[in-house]
Amino acid sequence: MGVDDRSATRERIVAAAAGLLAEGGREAVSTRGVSNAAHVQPPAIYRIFGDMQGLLDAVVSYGFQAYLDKKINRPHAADPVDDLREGWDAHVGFGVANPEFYKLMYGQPVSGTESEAAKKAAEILIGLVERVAKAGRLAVGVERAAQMIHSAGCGVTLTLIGTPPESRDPELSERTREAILAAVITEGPRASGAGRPSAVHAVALKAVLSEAEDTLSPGERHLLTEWLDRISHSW
Amino acid sequence: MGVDDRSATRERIVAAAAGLLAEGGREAVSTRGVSNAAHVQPPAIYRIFGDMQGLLDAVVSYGFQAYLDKKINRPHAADPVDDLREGWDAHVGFGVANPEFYKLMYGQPVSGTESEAAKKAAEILIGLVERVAKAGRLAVGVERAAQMIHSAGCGVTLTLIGTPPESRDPELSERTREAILAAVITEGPRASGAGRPSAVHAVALKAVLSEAEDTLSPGERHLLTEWLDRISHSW
DNA sequence: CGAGGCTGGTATCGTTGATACATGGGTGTG
DNA sequence: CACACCCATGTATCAACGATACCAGCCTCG
Repeated sequence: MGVDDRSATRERIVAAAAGLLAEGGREAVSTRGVSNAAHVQPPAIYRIFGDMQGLLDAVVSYGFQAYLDKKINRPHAADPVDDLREGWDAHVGFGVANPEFYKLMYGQPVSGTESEAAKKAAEILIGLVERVAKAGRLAVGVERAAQMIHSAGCGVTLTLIGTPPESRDPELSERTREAILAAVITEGPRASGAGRPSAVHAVALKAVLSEAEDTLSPGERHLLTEWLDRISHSW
Repeated sequence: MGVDDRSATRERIVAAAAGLLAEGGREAVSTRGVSNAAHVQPPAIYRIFGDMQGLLDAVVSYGFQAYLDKKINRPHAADPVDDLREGWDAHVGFGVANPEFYKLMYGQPVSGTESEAAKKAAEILIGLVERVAKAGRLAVGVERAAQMIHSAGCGVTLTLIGTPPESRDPELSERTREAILAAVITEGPRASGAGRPSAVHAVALKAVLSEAEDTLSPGERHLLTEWLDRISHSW
């Protein structure tokens, strides 16, 4: 009962804070404002969330949840690159639709600190990129490709948020997305138009290396990984 | 005397606030902190800057000034695309070196609002892109290209700021930069590997259209501009 | 049935952004 | 030369903020 009550209170506080954030931005989320909106006492916030930052983290996760669920439960498309495209579009779409949440998540990076929601999103992106790598169509390392995609997508989203809707370039997101994908993805395993074949295969091999658990010892795999990284990074 | 005094006081306040910002982040810039550091009274801040946001804007401009000066006074390279590269690197370099200033400038976009410093930076970028367009090497419209470059550069910078220095991908910036440039720039006026030739020429023509002031009437130029946009956007 | 700890509410602390009010020095006029 | 006016500066203070100490009630367990 106590636990249930607590989690219900927590839910009510987060929902109230999320409402204030969406409506009035970061500065509207104050201890007084939240306690009034959620019909709780100011100290309750600190008991449940530790401090203001804890509440904000929870709010971001809350607002991001629906988006994450959609991303996670989406069935894989035939082409893993299309999955990546859909992931990009979903990301940008969420940011534009929920600018205050987005600015809170990605607008104030603190070196080495990442909100739980951002971590989950990053993991999903890594997963999508890994599927492309396993198909042998990634021209650079998984981590690097994911960071390039995330950086560009994040920048596009913030730019769109900062532009009045009527002034937005409707193709900015798509163009930038394709620019990054073109640099990161090759036509096919054999088509070596972009990316050296050795790099492509090294990346692909690394992505599926975990399947070789019973073939190589941990030490061997570690060394092999280093070599593959060196090959793929050489391009 | 009074004016001089005032501007000197203003300078001292901004410098003190900039020091606090660089050292302790946004939250370190409080009216008390600034007045103590600058040896002025709290109300002086409001008399000079209107409110806290006014002070922060001034601080951002102040911190951005050295960077802007460098960018403006740099001699043009032989290849306008290289100018663009240098501009990108300077932008990212500034952000990584001054993360708190950068987050204040680009991390909290408000639709339709842009700080003076950001406006100046955007103008410089437009200028650089226009030079590329005049050389007939731009595959998309000037505004779109500038927005793509700015978005990606902004995202990369924020990503780097959020990553501990030892974990940063040293090539993230360069790779992303080249990915965007490859999508936006063609090899040469005739090399149509990327971008339809018609689009390339339409963009180049639009960039130099102001030179045709005495050849076309304002109305004619307006209509022609619309057509050129349609052609270049069609790709 | 009583003691102990946990939950929740009240009151309050120090600090923040912002402002009203008084004070003092410089200017212009008689 | 003296007086009055005016503007810039300094003092004191306000409401709201994040955060916390403290007390009262409840449930649990002995």
